[in-house]
Amino acid sequence: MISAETAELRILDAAEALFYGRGIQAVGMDEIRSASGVSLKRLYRLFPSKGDLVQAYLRRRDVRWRQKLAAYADARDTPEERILAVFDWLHEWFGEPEFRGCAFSNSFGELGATSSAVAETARAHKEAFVRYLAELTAAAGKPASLADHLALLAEGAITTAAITGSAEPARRAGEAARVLLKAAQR
Amino acid sequence: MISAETAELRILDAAEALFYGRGIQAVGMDEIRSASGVSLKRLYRLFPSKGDLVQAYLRRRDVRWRQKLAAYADARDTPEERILAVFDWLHEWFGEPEFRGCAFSNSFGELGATSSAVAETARAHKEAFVRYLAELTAAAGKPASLADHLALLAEGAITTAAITGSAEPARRAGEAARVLLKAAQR
DNA sequence: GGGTGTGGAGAACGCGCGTTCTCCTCTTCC
DNA sequence: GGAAGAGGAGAACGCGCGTTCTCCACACCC
Repeated sequence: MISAETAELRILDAAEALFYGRGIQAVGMDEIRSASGVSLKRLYRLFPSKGDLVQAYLRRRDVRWRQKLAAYADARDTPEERILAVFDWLHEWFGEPEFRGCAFSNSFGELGATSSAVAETARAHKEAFVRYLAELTAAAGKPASLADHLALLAEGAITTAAITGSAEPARRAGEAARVLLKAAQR
Repeated sequence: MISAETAELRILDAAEALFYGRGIQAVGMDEIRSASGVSLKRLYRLFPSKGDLVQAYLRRRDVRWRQKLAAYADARDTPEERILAVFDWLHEWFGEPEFRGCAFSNSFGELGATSSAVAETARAHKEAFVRYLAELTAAAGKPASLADHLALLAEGAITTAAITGSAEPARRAGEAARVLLKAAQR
């Protein structure tokens, strides 16, 4: 018998792959059961409803996504380089075969009007992202408005990359970010 | 008895309000019947499946959206003003009470992985938008790359406005667009 | 060893939805 | 007036899904 922690991990891994890859409403609980190998009974003990599982999926993805981004960008030497590294990281992400856009924008589009929990989680994710960019721009001695502008570029790149199926938008956004960065008074 | 054209209009109006406002999978055909006042039988004669209705909804919205944008921007006097007017128009759009983000990004997030027709329609919409921006930047004697950068800003503004529920992202995107416009060599 | 309980497999239930069918009404043409 | 057909209302059907329940196997404790 596998431990409760392992079961939870397996469920979340399966849920993330399926929800992100095909959309939340397109995936049934039975499919998560087969993919995770955890029985429905146990699944429902750990996550009392599909909504709870969706929330857990989104929350874990939020944390991991921002951690990966920060780990990548913070490795650069200067504040300016860290800012531009965000767009390099996006380019890597867009190149992953499973890439299908922003999980939060996607679930917001799908369920935001129906579920206030999903809407709130998406809002919190975007807010945390722009907060991180604001840290980077502040460290570079740039105004906070630059962080908003960069966030819009990144957001647009994610959506465009998803819909066009190309990683190029990350490069285009990086070019624009470089211009804005240079133009921003310090 | 109402004419076939009127019935089609009523159906498309109801479908647009419901699909856009609540998401495609969250709206049943019965609801479109009640909202449009057109019987199911007739509905299915005009649109043989829900998928056909979704495609008709998206195609009509694509044309109308771009027409409204162009009508607004083309009224400005100079090429530069027309470019910046795009972001003013976004601000007006974001302020509408029914605004809930980009219908195409939303349906792509919801059904893009399942329905290649929806994915293709979303791609075509985004492509047409960037083509329009390219016309504007070309008329201003700016490079085509500027159009890509502006498109990313606009795209990001739409998503951010939807998720945060604020019209401000249009202003922020307009600020960044002004900087990019000034910096672009003519 | 026998009771007790935990867990797995999957059937069952209830509901909603896309789609089709039935029945009735009204109009139109001879 | 009556036959015929079109159209509307909504019931019916089939299916999928979220959730719960049943039945059985197996481990653990006295």
